[in-house]
This record gives sequence, C-alpha cells and structure tokens, in this order.
Amino acid sequence: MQSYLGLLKQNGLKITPKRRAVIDLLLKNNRRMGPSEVHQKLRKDIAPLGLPTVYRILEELKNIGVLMQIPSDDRQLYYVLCKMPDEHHHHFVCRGCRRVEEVEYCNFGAISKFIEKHLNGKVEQHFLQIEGLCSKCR
Amino acid sequence: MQSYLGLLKQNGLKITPKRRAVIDLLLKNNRRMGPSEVHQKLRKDIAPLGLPTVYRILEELKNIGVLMQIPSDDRQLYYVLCKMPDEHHHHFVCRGCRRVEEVEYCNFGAISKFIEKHLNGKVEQHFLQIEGLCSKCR
DNA sequence: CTGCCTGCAAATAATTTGCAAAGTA
DNA sequence: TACTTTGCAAATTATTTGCAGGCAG
Repeated sequence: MQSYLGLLKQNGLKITPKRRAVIDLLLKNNRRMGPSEVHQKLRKDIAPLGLPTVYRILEELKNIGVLMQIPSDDRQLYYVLCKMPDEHHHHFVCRGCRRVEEVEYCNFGAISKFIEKHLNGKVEQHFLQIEGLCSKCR
Repeated sequence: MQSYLGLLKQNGLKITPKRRAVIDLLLKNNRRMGPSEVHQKLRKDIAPLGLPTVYRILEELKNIGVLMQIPSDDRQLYYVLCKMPDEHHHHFVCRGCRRVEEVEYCNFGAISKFIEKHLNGKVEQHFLQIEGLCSKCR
C-alpha cells in the first residue's frame, strides 16, 4: 500500500480517503473490477461516493501505473491492481472467478524480431491476455 | 471472396448485396474498421443502408469467422477481415494507418506451459495484439 | 411463397462533463 | 489559503431493439 501512496504523491495526486479505499479494495480482491462494482462495494463504507468519482479515480490510478486496464468481451471498463508497477508483465484472467494473476513470462523479443523480419514493421507495444481457469476453478 | 460467401451459406445466412458489400470493403482496405466508418463508406454506393444493419452484419460475420474483433483503447467496435479464417493467428495493427497484418507466429505452447507450471492454471484462450508502425509508416 | 433481412425510429446504458461545495497539504 | 477533489445532475454517444415492409432462395 505504501508504494502505491508514494506513486500518488510522485504524480502530484493527493492522498484522499476515496483513493485509498479504491486501492485497498483492489488490493484485497485481486481480480478485475469495473466502476459500478467498485462503487457498490465502497458506498456502504464511505458514503457519499459518486459513481463519476469512481470513474475518475480508476482512470487516474491507471495513468500512474497502479492499475492496468483489462479488455473484456463486453467492452466495459475493467481494472486490476499491478503488484509490480515497474515490471513488464501480462495477465492471466480466470474465467471462473475473474481472479487475475500476473505473469512475468514474455517473449516479446522473439515476436518483435518476427515482425521486423517478415513485415518490416516496427513494434512499439504489445498486449497479451491469457484466459483460462485458475488452480481453484479448474 | 468466394470462400467467404461459402461460409455464409454454410451458416444459413443469405447472400445479400449489403453483406457482399461489407465483405468487399474490408477485403479492399485491409485495416480495422468500425461500424460508423463502414456505414459512411458504403451508404454512398448502396443506399439506403441503415447503421443498425451494419452493426448486425459485422456481428454476424464475426460469428462465422469471416471477421475478427479488434480491441482498441477507445473501446469501440472494430473488425478486420481474416485472410485465413481457419488458421490460428494474431494481428499487427499499425498506429499510423490502422492497417492490419496477420501474424502466424505464436508461442502459445510456451506460455501455456509456464502458466501450468507456475500457477497450476489451465489455459483456454489467449489473445495477443501487437501495435507499431508498418513498413510504410515507420 | 416463406422466412430471413433491412430501414427507421426509439430505447438503453455506460461513460463523461460542468460546476459549486468540501477537503488536502 | 490555494488548489485539488468530489457529489450531483445532466449530457453524450455508441450500441441495441421492435416492428413493418422488402427481398433472397
């Protein structure tokens, strides 16, 4: 938690109860969550909490690397907390419980070389998401 | 084109001028396109054409494997035509011209093994998208 | 002819914005 | 105190739905 608060400060964002609560929630449930779910879970404890505020906080946290956005088939916004904001990593999303595990494994280099060689293109970014069942749900 | 029309028939979908036109458009511009763009390009030639119809056709073509949906930062619907509907492949999207190239390269096996070994999870699907600049735009 | 396809108009629902009041540092 | 953050209400906009008429097979 401390490191996340540090990131807030470093980026000129104030440490407010709402922001702490959002980080805390994502920290405890390490699975993807959307704005409405976050809103519902938190409004009980820290009312008043507006839905637009949740949208804004999630977006800010994404921008400073605390959260990462997860694409989904329903094309809604989902986020997960990054355990290691500085390390390059991908995500394994469980279809059962929506739990998310970070995966350090990446063979970006090989992919880049392939693209360069066969398409003469320049790779700038890549996104990999793996879906399946986690150890509990399988 | 013939093979795509064959896929329509196989799936009990009728071959209509609108559906042909959508496939034809995506065939000529091999880049990702969204419903509104498809609508604008085609309405000149084959009016009347309703936007809901475009949404429906794109969705149908996706379901039978002619098109693939491309996630984007703006979270809107984008599709590309699959040259080889039967082959497993990924996409390299150019940030300059939005052109899309199919990439056969894939190291799914290695990733699956990694997940199995370290997380004891079962991988069911994976999605990889590579972004950068194509040979013309770089 | 028969049932799928399409246009049009209207509904839906997630996300965003404006602004005044409240809170942080 | 100065400036950021938040709540509330309202706007925006992509996407979807219902249904009557049109078209492919």
